[in-house]
Amino acid sequence: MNDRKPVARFPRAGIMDDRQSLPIALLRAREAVMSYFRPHHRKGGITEQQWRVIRVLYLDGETDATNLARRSYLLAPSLSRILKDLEAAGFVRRRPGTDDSRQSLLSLSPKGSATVTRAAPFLDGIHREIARRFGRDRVDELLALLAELENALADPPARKDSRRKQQP
Amino acid sequence: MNDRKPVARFPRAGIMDDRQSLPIALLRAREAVMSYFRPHHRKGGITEQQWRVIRVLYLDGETDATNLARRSYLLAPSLSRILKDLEAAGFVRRRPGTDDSRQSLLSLSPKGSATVTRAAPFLDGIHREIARRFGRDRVDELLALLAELENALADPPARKDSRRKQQP
DNA sequence: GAGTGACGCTTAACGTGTTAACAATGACTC
DNA sequence: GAGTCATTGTTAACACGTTAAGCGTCACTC
Repeated sequence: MNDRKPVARFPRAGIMDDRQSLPIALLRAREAVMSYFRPHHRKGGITEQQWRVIRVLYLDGETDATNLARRSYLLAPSLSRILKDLEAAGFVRRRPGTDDSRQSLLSLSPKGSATVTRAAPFLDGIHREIARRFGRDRVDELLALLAELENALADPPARKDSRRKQQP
Repeated sequence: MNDRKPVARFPRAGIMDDRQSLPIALLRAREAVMSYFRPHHRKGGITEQQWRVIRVLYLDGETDATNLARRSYLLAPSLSRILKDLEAAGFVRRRPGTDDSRQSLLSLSPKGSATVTRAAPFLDGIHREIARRFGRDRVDELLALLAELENALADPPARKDSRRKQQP
């Protein structure tokens, strides 16, 4: 029986090692980093994504959902659900848009604001611990490379909104 | 009224810029990379995670669920669901473990194997396209930095299985 | 000012991430 | 060989990622 090949014990052409795959390498690195932050968020009773939302609201002040989604790197459907929970929990307030009644204007409640100021030093400490372990210069080097990668890839494989004000 | 601070328009101590946050920078970079791979997987009718599973089965041959989860960077509950779907779709076969009847031994069906060999050249092409845009040397530099970051962080914030055969 | 299309946001549906709990088997002790 | 504990894998529950579709509003045209 030679039409069965149930086991292939070494890489074939096109199947690369984990260490050479950008998607997997980025996944592993992010998991390694998040394992440092996860316990903190968990202790605070909020999720990583909820933190990203209230963090942006703290930095930007009252803003609409579209900007909030863009700034917190969430898709609109995710943000809708998250805002519903954050409102129910009293972290976020919502009022209808003034000039455009399609919009919702979101802002942080005092409770939400307090959450940010309370968490900030801890998160800062985690960042410092990571920099201490990995080397602050290497962190900067990595951040620069990641930004450049993003720029280098920012365009072609037809994403819905990749051609905004870019085609003459 | 000075006890309200509803709006903070510029960064406060501890709230850093996106570009300096490793979690967000890694998230953005991975999203940039995955936007190149997503269309391919979508066209093939499988998810990114399903691909990771059948890829490992192709490389490792028949193996148990624990090893499969570790090698495909999935948590056990996710893998359980994915295997159920892959079995139903005829990509994967399962038989009970021989020496340990708690285990399931998973292997790729001919259909699953064909999926891997069919997809490999395309995925390889995407990797090459990314290397062309970003620079092959920079890809290698980035992969090395990511691996070092993972090593530098691999230990302390108490993950359930971080102390395996490591403490003398 | 009705028609048409774009925009802001939400809901729906499905799959995955994450934690906790569980059932079944194995390993080990006494 | 009953007791105890670890291991294997699953299910449950909740939140998010992703795509598609829907609803209300805006803008613009004729």
